[in-house]
This record gives sequence, structure tokens and C-alpha cells, in this order.
Amino acid sequence: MTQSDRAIADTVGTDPEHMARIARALSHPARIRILQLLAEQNECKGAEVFSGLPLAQSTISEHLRVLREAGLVSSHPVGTAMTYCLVPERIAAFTDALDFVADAPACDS
Amino acid sequence: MTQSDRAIADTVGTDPEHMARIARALSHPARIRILQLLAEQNECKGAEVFSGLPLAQSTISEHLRVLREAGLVSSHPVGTAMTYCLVPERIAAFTDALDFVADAPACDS
DNA sequence: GCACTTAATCGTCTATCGACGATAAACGAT
DNA sequence: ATCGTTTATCGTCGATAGACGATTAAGTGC
Repeated sequence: MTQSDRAIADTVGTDPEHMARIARALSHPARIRILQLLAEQNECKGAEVFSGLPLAQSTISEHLRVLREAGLVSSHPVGTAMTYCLVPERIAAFTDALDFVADAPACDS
Repeated sequence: MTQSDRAIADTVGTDPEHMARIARALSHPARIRILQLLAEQNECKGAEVFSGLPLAQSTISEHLRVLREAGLVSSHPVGTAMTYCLVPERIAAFTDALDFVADAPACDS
């Protein structure tokens, strides 16, 4: 890892606490599914998220809260409903931080 | 996402269960620290991992087990000690899968 | 064989997660 | 104002995670 690589990494945030929080938000299949659903709808669609998963409405709402608190998803009301959007930059920042690990040379043994 | 992108993604594995398992393994600050430590030592060093964190030996051993079971770290005995190595490909595969979400167009609202 | 070092496992405890149904809160429409 | 729709929150429960010290297992060296 070069000096400038390190600088970029610091910008992006390699803080273990922070990275772990993001990973935690990603650590449930339903939440991955939600992100994939949102990624598929390039128009950030409302809460047919609720019908897209075999889980109770309250459960999905909770998953959305976790994703929102991690900054991976944003939401805003639209009439009586809600629109959920990906925040791709946050996910990209996380993968960037991880890449400094992924790009490490493999063990030579 | 193009057709060929999708093919790559499938190869790499966008299965939510699988992705969530990897994220789960990454979801603890101590485990992130361990990966960073291993990435810094380009020679995959033994268990001065144990002295690198303010945690009991048994706790760190447990974290290493989680990382090993997720395939992110490998280990082999060297004399009476142990050598731990990153498996960068596994981490890369995970970030690749995530990038299909990270590369999604941002919400236009 | 016996001591010594190192890592993994066990047992226990507390804290957090994830699921659900029920309820509340916000809003639009009539 | 009331009703229906949509989402968030609450309360509860069982399951899992994470920490630790103690113990076991594996390997080296005498």
C-alpha cells in the first residue's frame, strides 16, 4: 500500500468501529435483499419492499431502520407512503475501505 | 447492470445468505482489526495477533475462528505456534458482489 | 516421560438480535 | 371529523453473540 493509497483509505475511513457498524448492517439476508431490490429499481421505489419479502411488515420496517441508521438507505415521505433510496456512496466507501484488505498480498506459504 | 456484469456477479455470488454470512464475519471491530493487522504484515505472521488487541486470548481465538469459518482467513501450524493468513480473494469476492449495489444509480429525488 | 509453550475449546454469564402481533402515528380522501 | 392506508414503534420471547477464566490438546525440547 502506497503513501497516497493510505491517504485515500483514511479519507474513506478505515476505522474498525465504523467499518464494523456498516458490516453489521449488511449482516442479515433480508437486508441484503432489500439493498438488491433497491438497486434493481433504478427509480427508488416505495414500500413494495414490504411485499417483496416473506416477513412481517414490522420486521421489514425494523430492517429498514437498521439500514437507515447505517446510512446505507435514505427515506422520505411521499404522500401517505414512503420512498426508500440507496445511498450508493456509503456502500462504495465501505467497499473501498475493505479493498485495502482485499488487495493485500496473499500469504506466501 | 449489463448482461455480462450479471454473469460476473453470479459467478462471484450475490446470494443474500452468503453475502450476509461474510458481512457477519466482518461485523465486529476486533475482527476488522485482525484483518487489518494481517494485511499490514505482508508476511502472514503468527499469533502476535494475540498481543495486538486488548482482549483475552480465548476471545481473539474465537474471532479468528469466525474469520476462518467465513473463509476470510486461513491458518496453518508452524511448530508449536500458528500462522494466520488473509484470503484476499474471498474479501474481493464480497466487495465485488457489493459493488453491484454500490454502482446502482442514486435515487433521483 | 515431563515440563513448557501456544492455541482451541468449554462453561457461564450478560447483552443484543430478530421475529412477531398489537398498537400508535401520520396522512389523504370522503 | 372520521375512515382507510401506510409506516413506525412497543412489548415480548427465544436464540445467538461476545466476553472471560479455566481447561484441554498439540507440539517442542530436555
